[in-house]
Order: sequence, then C-alpha cells, then structure tokens
Amino acid sequence: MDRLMQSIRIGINEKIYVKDPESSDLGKRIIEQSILMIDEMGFESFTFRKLGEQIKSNESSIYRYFENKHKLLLYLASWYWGWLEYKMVFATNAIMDPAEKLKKAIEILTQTVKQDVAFSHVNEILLNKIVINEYSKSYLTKEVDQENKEGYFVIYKRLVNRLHEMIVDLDNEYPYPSSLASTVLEGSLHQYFLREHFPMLTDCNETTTPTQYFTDLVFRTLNPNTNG
Amino acid sequence: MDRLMQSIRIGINEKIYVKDPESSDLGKRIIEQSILMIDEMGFESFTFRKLGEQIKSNESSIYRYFENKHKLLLYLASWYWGWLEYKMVFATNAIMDPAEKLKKAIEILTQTVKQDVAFSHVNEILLNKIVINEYSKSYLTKEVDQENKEGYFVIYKRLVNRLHEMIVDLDNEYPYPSSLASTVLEGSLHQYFLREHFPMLTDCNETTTPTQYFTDLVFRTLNPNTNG
DNA sequence: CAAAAATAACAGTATTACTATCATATAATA
DNA sequence: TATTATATGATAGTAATACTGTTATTTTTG
Repeated sequence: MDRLMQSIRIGINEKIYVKDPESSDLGKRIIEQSILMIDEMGFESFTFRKLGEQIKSNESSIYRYFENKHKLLLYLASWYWGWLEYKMVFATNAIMDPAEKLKKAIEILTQTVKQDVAFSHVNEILLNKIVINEYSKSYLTKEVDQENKEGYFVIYKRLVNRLHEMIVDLDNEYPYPSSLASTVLEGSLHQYFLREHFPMLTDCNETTTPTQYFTDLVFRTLNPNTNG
Repeated sequence: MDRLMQSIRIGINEKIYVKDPESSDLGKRIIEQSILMIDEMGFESFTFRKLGEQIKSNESSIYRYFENKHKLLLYLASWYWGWLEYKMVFATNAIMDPAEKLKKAIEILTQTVKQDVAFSHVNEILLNKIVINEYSKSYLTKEVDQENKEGYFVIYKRLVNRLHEMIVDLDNEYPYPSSLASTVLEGSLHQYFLREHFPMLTDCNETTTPTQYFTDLVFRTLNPNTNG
C-alpha cells in the first residue's frame, strides 16, 4: 500500500461529527487516543471526561467534535469499513476471473489486520479489535432506523453490496447472495471474537483462520456459472 | 408441547441471580415486566427504577433479585437459550437419520418464535426479539472471560455444541463443525435483525426465511458420510 | 401468636452525560 | 500592526443513573 495512500482520505458522512476531526490537531488526537482508550477499557467505561484528561484537553472541547461517544463509535467504525473497502477494491480491481476475485475479496475482508503506515494517527490493529468488540453496539439500538436513514451506515452497506455483487458474478443462480455476503462480514468478526473468548465454539485458532473457514464455506456453497 | 411442559423449569446458573426470581411472585413480575420494558424501550434506556415504578415495587427490592441489569439480561438470555435447547432436543431426539436430525435442529433454532403457553409469565415472542437486539451486548464486554469462567454462558455453549455434534454425525470430515454451528446460531439472529432494519443486506423477507437460507447453506456445505 | 423473612419507603452518593458561561490563546485579515 | 474571529480551556451546574444503606411495614412460617 505504501506512499500512494498517504493522501487518501476516508470520506465519512458529515452528519456523524460536529466538526471534522481530520481538520485539526486536537481532532486527530481525539481519534488517536480514543482508539487506544476504547481498546483498553472497553466502550462502556470510556467517557469524554476520561478522554479529555488523557489528551490534556477539555471535555467540552471534545463535544465540539462529537455529540456523544456513540457518534464517535460510528465515526471510528465508518473509518474502519472505508479503509477496508479501499483495500479490497484496490486488491481485487485488476482481477478478471470471478472466482479469483471473490477469493481475494474474502481474504482481505476476513484476514487479521496489520498496521497500515498510511494513516499515522489511526492504529488499524486496535481499530480492528474495537470493531470486533464494539461494532454491534453501534447498530443494536432503538435509533438504528433513524440513523440508517441519515446515512450513518452507508460505507458498511456498500461493502456488503460489493461482496454481494462478486458472489452474483460467480454464481448468478445462488438464491441468497446478500445473506451470504452479510454472513461473511459479520461472521468474520464473530469468529475472531470466539477465538479469543470462546475457543470451544470455533475451529479458528493459531493454525486455522477465519479466512480459511469462510473461503471454504463460500466456495462449497457456490456453483460457478458455466456460461463463460 | 402443551401440558407436558407445564412443570419443566429452565435450570439457570445460580450465580446469575441473587435470589431466584422463580421463587416468588415479585420475582416473576420482575421477569415478566422487564421483558415487556426492554423490548419496548431497549436495553440502554431500561432501568431498575423504571421497572420498579412499572411493577409498583421498589427499586431496592429488585436489587435483591439481580445485582444489576446486565445480570438480568444474562438471566433472560440463559432462559431463552435453555428453552430453545429444550425444544430442539425434544424435536430431534427421536430422529435417527443424521441429515433429517440436523435439518430439524436448524429449523427449530432459526425459525420465528411462536408463543409457548407452557411458561405463563415469559413472553417468548418478545424474548426472542430481545435476544435478537440485545444478546450480543451480554458478551461484548470486558468482563466476558470472568463471567464465562463463572458459567454464565453454559447453556448457549451447550446448544452450539449440540449442533456441532449433529454436523459431525452427518459429515465427520468437514473441517469446521464448531464454526459452522456458531455461525448458524449467531447468523440467524443477525439475519432477523437485518430483515428488520437493513433489508438490502439480506435475502430474508416475508417469503424467504433465515431457516431456508441456513438449511441450504449447511446442506450445500456438508458431504454426508458414506460409511452408513 | 411470635419470630423471621420479604418488601417498601426513603435518603444518600459517586459518576455520567451532558449544557452553559466566560476567559484566553491563536490565527486570519484589514 | 491592530482588530477580530475562531478554537480551545477552565469552571460550574443539572438531571439522570446505578447503585448502597437504613428503617418501617407487611407477609410468611414454625
């Protein structure tokens, strides 16, 4: 990925934030340190007051960037999915063969995250851990329909849709391409969680990866089109 | 199911509660009304104070049954999984053919819940909705390992394991039976959620059910044993 | 009927999730 | 360079939450 991505920015719905955290030093510190703190203490224990102390800024200053910590989580999640989407599109763009293309996409979407030097103030490894542990909480709310309407989940939906399209390209007779796509994305987070906390409920471990499991699952399930 | 189950009790880990809510009228009202309220207002807005008002009892009296609302959620979830487990074992017990048995199990575990007259103070339809919308929050916490050690998730784990065994019985060469089992259970909740809030991300709707999707997925994936 | 147990009523505390006001530092511009 | 926006910091305040504690009253049980 290297230098090429230095100037790439993840485009996030402007309604999620009050002031763009990318637009100032304080904003970047909010993002950087909130990632460290949410990973460390979990989303429920994390507060703007504590974040203020950590970055030696003021609680009320943080509120000028995000209405509340829920919106901050939506921001971090959108950033993460946007970043993954970029990596996936980049990696699969040149592949013509539908099977190879889908295989690569699943690989990118389900593999363990490695640090990406392109975005200095975002720790992608920790962000991936946060998404595994906290993403569900961002949509399992009473406000989900309203927030969905306002476009807070567009990036994630677009990503599922891209996978959906690749599935259809490989097998246009498979009746559940959307469900399979959402299962891979959500299920991947879940398998990582189980590996960490409920190893009896998964076959994923040091030697077997969620990528192997889902690649196998998808390719057992689909029957490639025969009409060239 | 009918009368036979009138006397069946779901055995829940005693550490989850301070005092068994099944042991008194107040306890049963706590369960009954908390299900209605959590469904109605969502888990974050639900408080013991509000529950106290609703059941015309005292906040501090509720604390004599459950340490906090997190424990109450663990209780409700355990009850739900225990109930489902019972239904599944009951329905599959007599089936000898591994394929038929697994098919029936997936059907029970992923189908829409209908009211069960056997447990008068528990509304299973609402409880199912609560599990869809809130169950993840019960384990996506920093305390999950400690609570797992204390056995708060045994029923769920046992259920996944039962499904795992049925998968192995049908295809003992399939390399990911645990992951497939956990994917079916967790994925089913997720597909129901998507159907309700993100219909673009699923193929499940009025005519297509999560049961059809997962039955198809599992049977495309497995290759039945040939050695009788 | 007495004693024990359960429940209710009420008060109190630390923390959370904000909102509001005002002071000060920094940057933009006239 | 002086003026003036704008961003940030410091401080205070509020309603609600998530409890704990004490005492009074009711209910159950032996």
